[in-house]
Amino acid sequence: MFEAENPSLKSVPLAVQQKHIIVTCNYEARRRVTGSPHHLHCSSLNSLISSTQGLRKLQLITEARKTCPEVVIVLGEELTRFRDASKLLYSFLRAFSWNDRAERLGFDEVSLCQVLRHEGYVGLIAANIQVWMDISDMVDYNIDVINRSDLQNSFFHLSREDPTVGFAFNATQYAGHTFPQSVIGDSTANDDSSSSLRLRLMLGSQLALHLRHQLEEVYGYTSTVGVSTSKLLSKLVGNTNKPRGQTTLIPPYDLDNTNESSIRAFLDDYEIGKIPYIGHKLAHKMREHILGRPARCDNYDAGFSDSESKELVTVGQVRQVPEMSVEFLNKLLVGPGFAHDSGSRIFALLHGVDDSEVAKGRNVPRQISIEDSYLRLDSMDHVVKELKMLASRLIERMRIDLTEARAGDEGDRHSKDDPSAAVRRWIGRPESLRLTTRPRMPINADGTRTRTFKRVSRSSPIPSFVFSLSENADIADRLVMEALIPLFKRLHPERRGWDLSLMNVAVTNMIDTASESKGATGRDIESMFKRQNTVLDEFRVKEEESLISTDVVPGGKDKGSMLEEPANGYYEDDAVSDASAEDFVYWCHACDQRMPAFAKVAHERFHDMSR
DNA sequence: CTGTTCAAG
DNA sequence: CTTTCTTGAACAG
Repeated sequence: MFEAENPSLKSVPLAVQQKHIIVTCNYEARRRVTGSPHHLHCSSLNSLISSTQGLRKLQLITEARKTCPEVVIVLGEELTRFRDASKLLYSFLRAFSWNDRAERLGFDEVSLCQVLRHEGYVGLIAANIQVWMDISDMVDYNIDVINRSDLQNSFFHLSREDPTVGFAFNATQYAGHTFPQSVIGDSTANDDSSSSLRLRLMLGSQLALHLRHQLEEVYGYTSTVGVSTSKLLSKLVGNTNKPRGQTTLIPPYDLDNTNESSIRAFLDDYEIGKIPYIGHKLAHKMREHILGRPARCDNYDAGFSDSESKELVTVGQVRQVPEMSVEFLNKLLVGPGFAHDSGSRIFALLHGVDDSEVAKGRNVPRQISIEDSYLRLDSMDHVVKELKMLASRLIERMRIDLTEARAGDEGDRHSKDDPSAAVRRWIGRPESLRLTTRPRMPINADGTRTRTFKRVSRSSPIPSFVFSLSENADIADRLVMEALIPLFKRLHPERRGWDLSLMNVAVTNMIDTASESKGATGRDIESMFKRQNTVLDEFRVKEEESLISTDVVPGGKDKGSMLEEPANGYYEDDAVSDASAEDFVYWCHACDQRMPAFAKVAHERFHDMSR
């Protein structure tokens, strides 16, 4: 992102700092090797790695400066710019999709990834975000309409409606790199399914190249892409030509154990922990079992053991253990937190099989959380102060990510992007509030402290005043007093003796109010309309209640109460918490009815239906 | 629905 | 001070 804003930075080693560590860095910084040769002789695994590989993620700043004194360090505590850049790129890519299968993975990274399905997927990678895209339908369509007698001069259609939208390309070759580098079994594998897959992948790679060009032309972001038939394969193959390159995994894809499969060859040399969905817990269990019993040097960090030590365990090794079977893995991979189907899932992954779907794009996130870590947090005063900070930032995030400028009044440019403007409507409503802490362990007998990263949390229904669009600080303070402190006391009833290394406050259990309105079927609309009068009464009652007790009220559990489904919530500023001012905020001029704002969309739909 | 664990970046 | 700040999915009870 910094590079995109200032291209000259690409040649200087750049790192982003959060607290006392490097949280991410650019390729230049990762490439840098230290000039002092004695580092290479150092016996410490740690400094050996850092001296041979340049900067890493999660490296201490002190160590980073040692390995690369000329590194430019920028502060990265403020994540809004990253989020903005991420959102921009994501929505740009998503707009190309026909089926809206565009899944975002992370946003603070320097690479992105996309997918095509065998009868299925393609992949792509860019800057700042990782995204998978299922472009099967686009590939299908273009294969249907392609002119097979003149493949060199093909045209890729980016729109089904407008045949002029698209780009010219050569459908007889892959764009970018391939893996393996040269085509295997060129003459042998000319059977129908293999050659049709070849063509599909070629189209996928050409689309990927087009998207990468666009990303660079329009936003100045370089990108890296992997093209294959699943999320697993496209992501892995995308890593092979790392900065600013794209790679397509080419057939034969034979998954049956016979034959040479480029998938098998590609997968078998991977360290087990580098396979997506195999994190340090699963990797550890498998290493343990194939290395005989002991798993040394583990320290639950895949980053260490995979590099050069003898602990390197590959996919091939695991796959070839004699007892290998789904049942075997199911027995091996049990424990709290492991999915019930871990065994079969991992078995499939080891064989290059991943049938998980690319998730549909979302307009609202599932949850929003804000957290901060502390060297020392052991007094109630301090906790309250920090909770206010967190709550305020959370409210800000909610307004950015869960509201949009209200349609209709386009004239007011100011309110368009101002998240605190009164003229906004909520497109998502969280129903729960959660407070998480990470208590520091008490001091051991020998003076050391056993490090733990265990978190504990408590949650409660969210008070409705957080949806008011009045002054942020007011709402934040109230949220702390009426909801967060009670949660805190549930977590830590003792008034003293604790010391927290982290606090996180989150809104969860998100209701997507925008697509919720679409969910209502036509037949239901009329009954909804008939029900309106009773609903309106409830609305008034509930609002009065909410004025009196807005704190953690377990009473609001009755299903069907209006507070639970203000689906299409239009909220005038303060309309919720100050219901007395204006009980009915929408006035339908067609039938001269007044109603609460959240009823507006459904009501309009009612009129649409009867036309 | 609540609280925890794993995974990813 | 070998861990920052998130998000999403899944499980048990």
